[in-house]
Amino acid sequence: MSTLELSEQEIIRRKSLEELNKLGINAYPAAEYKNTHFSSEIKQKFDPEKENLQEVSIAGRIMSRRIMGKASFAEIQDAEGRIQVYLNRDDLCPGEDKTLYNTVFKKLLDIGDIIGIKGHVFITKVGETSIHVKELTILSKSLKPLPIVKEKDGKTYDAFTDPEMRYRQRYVDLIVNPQVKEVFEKRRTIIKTMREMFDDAGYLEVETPILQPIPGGASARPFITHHNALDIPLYMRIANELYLKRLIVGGYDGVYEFAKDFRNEGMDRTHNPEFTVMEIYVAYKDYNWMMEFTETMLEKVAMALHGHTKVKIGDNEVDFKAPYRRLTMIDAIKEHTGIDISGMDETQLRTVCDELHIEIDETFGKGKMIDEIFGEKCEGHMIQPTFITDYPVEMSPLCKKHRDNPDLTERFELMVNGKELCNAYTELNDPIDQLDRFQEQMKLSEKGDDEAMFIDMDFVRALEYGMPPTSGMGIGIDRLTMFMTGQDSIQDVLFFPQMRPEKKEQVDTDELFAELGIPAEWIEVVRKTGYNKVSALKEAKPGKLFQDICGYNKKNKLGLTNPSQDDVKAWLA
RNA sequence: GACUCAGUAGCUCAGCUGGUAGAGCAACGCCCUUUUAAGGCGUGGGUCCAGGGUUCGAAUCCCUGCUGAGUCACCA
Repeated sequence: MSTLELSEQEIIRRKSLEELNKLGINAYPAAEYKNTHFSSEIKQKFDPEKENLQEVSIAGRIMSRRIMGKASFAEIQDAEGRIQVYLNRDDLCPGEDKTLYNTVFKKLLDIGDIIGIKGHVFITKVGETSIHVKELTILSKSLKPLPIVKEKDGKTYDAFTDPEMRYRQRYVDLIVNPQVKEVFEKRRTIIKTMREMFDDAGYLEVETPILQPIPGGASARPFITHHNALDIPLYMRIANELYLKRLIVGGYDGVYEFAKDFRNEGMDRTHNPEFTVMEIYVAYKDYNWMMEFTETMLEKVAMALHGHTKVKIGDNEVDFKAPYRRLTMIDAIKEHTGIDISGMDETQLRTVCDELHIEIDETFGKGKMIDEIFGEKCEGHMIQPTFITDYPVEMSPLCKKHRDNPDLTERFELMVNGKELCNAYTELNDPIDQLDRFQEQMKLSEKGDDEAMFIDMDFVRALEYGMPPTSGMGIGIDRLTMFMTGQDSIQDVLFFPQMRPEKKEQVDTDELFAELGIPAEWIEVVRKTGYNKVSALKEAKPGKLFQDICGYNKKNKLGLTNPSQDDVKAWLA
């Protein structure tokens, strides 16, 4: 990498690295560093009266330095937090040679470097538990300066907030913003709590195909790829439902999977093209049982995270304490619009949509219109956890018809803070009905609905062997994490949210520029004035190039002898 | 996909109705042996996102593009 492409501070750090090497110090040593403690442990356990912790070593990143001549303080950040260390020239360098303190620590180390230290714990005059350093080992030199975030009395100064940089360079975000780590630790607690509950119930955690020949189990546009050896298209799964139900056919009474699903659709605050869903299927149960199971699960998760069931989401306080309100979709619509749509036909529903100013088009069937009314008029009002039950049959092709009403299905969604969190069915296990429903989907597809489901004949065949009555439930883990941790963007609960790739401008090599006859010392200047590619240079006007580079030379006081205008013309010839 | 806002030093941000680019932190040099947003004195650091246009003169005004965020549309 050429120096002109680096910032001043990066050049200085590279020079420091060279200086370290000259002193015989390997800034990237291979050996294990034995740390005896973590920062938080030391802060908790140290007791000055007991005089414990007199031999500790920790390893971590230098996050701040306060140098006062012969003594210095620094903060070291390890996996569990930060602790202050105290360095004293004569304690760190007891002999004549003070290089380690004067040169290595004061001059050649920087914020961001990873070091190991050994020493004893004490409390400073101002009352901060600190480590008095006797040995210092460089474990990794940092060549790029970190953003500097300072804090006093809980107030943060110069916070690293640019969303683009936080998501693209999550590693920096994690180093500098400790709250970010907490969110991901909570995410893990959520998953762990659920997994423990399922395991205790004796359900089997399974893995099913991500590459599927038929993308089934949901209505969504899939990503498509190609398998070379088989020469067939394969789809990234949009759901794993049909595979999990095949396993119920196979004789497992309970199966679940934490699954990455992929949908080739828009991205926004609540949608990422790849996302995590937990789906669980339990034999011999129905959706009433599943509602109880779901509310128990969420209550447990909230307790595990917070020790209570009340969670602040934006301006709302949501209480995850079971049981949750249960409301049929038709009653929900009645409650929020005053209109009773039960028994209405397609024409009547169209009139209702018009009255409510809900936009629809001809391809909409009854089910989709009802869903549209619900989505527009009701969904947003469901702040406290509410089970919405009994969806129209047209929009739930994998769900068993309602035991009391063939126009409805035994389906529920759990609404929280105005958003869908869970989706669950009494599963359709009648193979003849299932094939009919798939064929209905085909008709929708022909009508122009590009999200209608594909027919999966192997799944129908599995049902023909007989699937026990079963209830299944899916829950969006990203969304759950958002709710439970109070984040309002999915990007804040994914380590690496999808971003448009960074475009790095192509830069031609020195050799290609040299071929034009440009002297080596001028190549960087030519690049710096905006001509990164030889092809771009060829189109430049010689007069402008001449002015640009001579001007740059003068402005930056490079002290180069300017070429003649004829020289410059010759380069471009 | 549409609209709105934003992009200036390593980071956070000023920069008015066009007139030589600023601050704090970070960096560099010097001073300082219990500081903590350490302090004091001094110094350096910029393709003002990119490309066009208007103008004697553009970070600033206009157009196009790129990237991000928000709202909507689409979508669970």
